[in-house]
Amino acid sequence: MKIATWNINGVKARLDTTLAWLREATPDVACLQEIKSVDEGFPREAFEELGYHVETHGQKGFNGVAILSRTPVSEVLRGLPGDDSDEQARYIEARIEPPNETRDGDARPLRVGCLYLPNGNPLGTEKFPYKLAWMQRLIAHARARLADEERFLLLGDYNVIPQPIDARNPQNWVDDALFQPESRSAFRALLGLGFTEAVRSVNTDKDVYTFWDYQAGAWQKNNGIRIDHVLMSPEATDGFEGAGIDVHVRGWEKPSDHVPVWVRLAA
DNA sequence: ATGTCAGCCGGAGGCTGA
Repeated sequence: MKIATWNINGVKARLDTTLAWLREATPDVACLQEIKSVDEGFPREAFEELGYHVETHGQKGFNGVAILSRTPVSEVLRGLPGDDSDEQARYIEARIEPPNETRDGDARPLRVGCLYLPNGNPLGTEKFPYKLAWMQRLIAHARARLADEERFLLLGDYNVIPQPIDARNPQNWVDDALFQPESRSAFRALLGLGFTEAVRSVNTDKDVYTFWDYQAGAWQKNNGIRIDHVLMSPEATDGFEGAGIDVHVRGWEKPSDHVPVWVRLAA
């Protein structure tokens, strides 16, 4: 099965683009970030017409995440545990039912965590400590999930450039929250819990990016960064069949500044 | 590292967040 993540930068502004990509890429599960919509305003019927079950965790104006799944989902979790006072809609998780053809077989549960990690800019404001605290909550939650020894994917817009190779011009990012040593260290700590990062496990090339700024001709110059990631638990990695980035989508009309990233797992 | 975009409020365009 194919599971994808995409920061669409607004579901209303990006509805046609998102639907076109779903028709082309036909993921079984799609995790969306920055829907920028409340749950009641999410155009769920448009996705249901394509055969998806829809779960959202939205808020007004900013942030917001959603999971689309061809099969039913259960055990939906909205919000990252660990801070009841956090009002930003940045995490949704669900258990994905196996496809029909394996439902009577030995398919193990698949759980998917869809995240929109705080950007953290500008440095020197409360935004950066919020990012780091959020990452610590994510690490705590991921540790608990890994202890369940299930197939588990943690995917989304991490707003972290893991390594210098993940930016066309790393020197441009040294004063940015996405490339701070603390951000990179927390991402490494998350990986170190036992995850495999899907794209780098199959592609160690340079110039592998998932985001190009709208400004300054970043796309035309391929001045990109790699900040959207798919992390796989050991049990998910056992069935890992491949990963990719739908770079061409950045060249479409009315693009998001991010592009989809996907993995394929044995059903 | 700015040649932009989305959404809010409110009814134009400035502000915020990215």
